[in-house]
Amino acid sequence: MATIKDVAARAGVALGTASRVLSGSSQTSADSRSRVLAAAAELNYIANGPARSLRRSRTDVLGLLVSDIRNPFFSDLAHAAEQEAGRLGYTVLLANANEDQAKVDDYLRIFASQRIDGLLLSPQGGHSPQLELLRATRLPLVLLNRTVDGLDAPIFGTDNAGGVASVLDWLQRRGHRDVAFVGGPPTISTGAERLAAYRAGRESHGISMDDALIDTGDFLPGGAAKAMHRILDRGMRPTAVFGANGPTTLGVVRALRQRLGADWAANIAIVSFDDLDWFEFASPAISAVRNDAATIGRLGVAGLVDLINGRSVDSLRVPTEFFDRSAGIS
Amino acid sequence: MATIKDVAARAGVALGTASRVLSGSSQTSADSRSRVLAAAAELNYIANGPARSLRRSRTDVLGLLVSDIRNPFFSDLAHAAEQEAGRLGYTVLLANANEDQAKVDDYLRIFASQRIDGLLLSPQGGHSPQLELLRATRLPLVLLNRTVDGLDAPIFGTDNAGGVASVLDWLQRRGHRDVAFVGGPPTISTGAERLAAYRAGRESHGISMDDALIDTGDFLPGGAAKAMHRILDRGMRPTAVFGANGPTTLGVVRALRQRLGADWAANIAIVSFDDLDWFEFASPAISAVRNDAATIGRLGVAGLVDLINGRSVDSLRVPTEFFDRSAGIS
DNA sequence: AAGCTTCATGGAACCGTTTCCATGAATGTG
DNA sequence: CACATTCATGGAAACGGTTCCATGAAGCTT
Repeated sequence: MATIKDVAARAGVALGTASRVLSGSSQTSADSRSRVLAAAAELNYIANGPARSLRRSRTDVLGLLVSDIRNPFFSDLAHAAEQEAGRLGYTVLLANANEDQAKVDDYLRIFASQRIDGLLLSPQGGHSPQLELLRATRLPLVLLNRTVDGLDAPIFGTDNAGGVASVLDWLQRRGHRDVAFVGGPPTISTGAERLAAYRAGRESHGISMDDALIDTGDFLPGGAAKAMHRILDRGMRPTAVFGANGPTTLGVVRALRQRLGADWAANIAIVSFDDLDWFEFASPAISAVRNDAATIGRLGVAGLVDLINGRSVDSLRVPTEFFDRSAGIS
Repeated sequence: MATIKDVAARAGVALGTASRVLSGSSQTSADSRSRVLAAAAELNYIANGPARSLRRSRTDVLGLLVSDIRNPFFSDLAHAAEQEAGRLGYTVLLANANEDQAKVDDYLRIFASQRIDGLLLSPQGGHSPQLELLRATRLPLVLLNRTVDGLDAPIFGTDNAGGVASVLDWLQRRGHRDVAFVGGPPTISTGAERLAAYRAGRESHGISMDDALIDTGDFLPGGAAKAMHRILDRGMRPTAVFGANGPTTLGVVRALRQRLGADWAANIAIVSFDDLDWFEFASPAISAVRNDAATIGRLGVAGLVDLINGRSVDSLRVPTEFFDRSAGIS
């Protein structure tokens, strides 16, 4: 592979001059500029990133650590983040912790070794030695959707309280009293916040305060289905179920089908935090809080780049939108 | 941040010795080993990746360029690839071309600059200067699911012909004659292969040869919906529709609902290449070819690492499995 | 025309590793 | 006991860029 030395030789200039032309940092004569550029094109010169990173002690790479890339919320988010990063001259190194704290640590180590310029993190909730190091290391950091106490970094996330409030309003309007809630792990802030908002709002919305109607899973279909089964096992017969994120609602629907047969839908309404492609097709259609992953990703990257450039950044809760797909009376 | 020089100083050994201990390449005395490791731990030493990459002229990074990360096929694939790569000591740099040839070129340049050790590529189909360079550059390369002619690299992908054959069999068993086919771009090999296999198999399976029943989109819901509309606009009234990938089937269902109302399903059966979470919930449930993204991702990475290590690698078509969800008579 | 400033350029230092080479201690052998 | 061999170690070169510093040519000023 051609090096900048080859380019300089072919252009008949000193190595330093070639570098100045190619990185555009300093003034160069029109003559040497054109000769260097020509030589670079002829040799298909592509600068050696590691060498450049070593010298400049920055990589123009951002780390993005998500909890579950197969969750559409995160794949949308990652997609938008990547777009925005590209626009701002950064590359995104995407890692998937798979809702597993050990993998978070592994990837934080890898990121540190790669010397990323900043990190977008959607944490699992728990503490860990690597997270402590993260604080010590002063790496520009933005949290996505989930907080972890002790880390004071700006967070870009969903307005969980607002989203839950819109669900509560909907449940009340539809006259549901016996509502089951299937949540996420209480260790994850999103799980805790949504559950707390739901608990706090039940009474004023005429919803049963019986905690036997509440259970939590792992924010994945498998764990959510088990939680739904436990609720039914306790003899509860809800008229509506609220799933606290997309994969959870999927698990809930699977469990209900398995338990009550294909006709379950006639008797039980579903409402979800996170909107999925197929909710419009369910019969009756499933209403949902739409969680704007793309905006969170975009703003998160923009905020992180601000941090890197020494500007101060404020946390932001992105508002949700409720999609009421119930027919007739609203 | 601590450097290996700091570690060596603290351990009271020469820089070279510290390096030998930490990279474990060469013999070192038990004494210096323990002192270096202790010093490294105390200083929270993490090796500078760029410096190491520069010197060793390898990065232990694999590039993975997918066409659309929001397509569950690719997010499953990416997930599995990442797992396998981690197991083999590599990190994956994931990029999303968003079904856009220009972005493919952008990312190939970024990958080249990052000096990745190998590339997993799911191409858009078209040719481009960057792809030519890719060939010249001799970068270890594995294609995922899609070929591009002129690039002779092992390909790990779905058995498209086999998958389509199982769909044709199903259509015949269910007695469908007027079947619509909504495909992907003919420029993408997956799109072309699936269409060709379908076309070739129609007659022997008793399916109408009328090409007005065939249209193609962009492998995204939007384009697929438009294609479905065009078929209906031509006055066709199929009893079954075959969507050529996951997002396509989503678009097809949307178009049918919009056009024929919520009751469309009573009259039209859907069958899909790629199985999606919600197909089991549709009524009637949607049958589908399951496309084993995880296996493709895992084998692709393993194959790429073999290539990097100079071993020869053969292409592989991963067999599909048909999920017949139709009730009653099969 | 002399002196001063501007500015492109060549040359060299430097970033943090790995690895080669030479050295010298320790061990083994005849 | 002399000599060969093994082996851990110190020191230095090298990877491919960027950037600092010194130099000298060219342009301005008075």
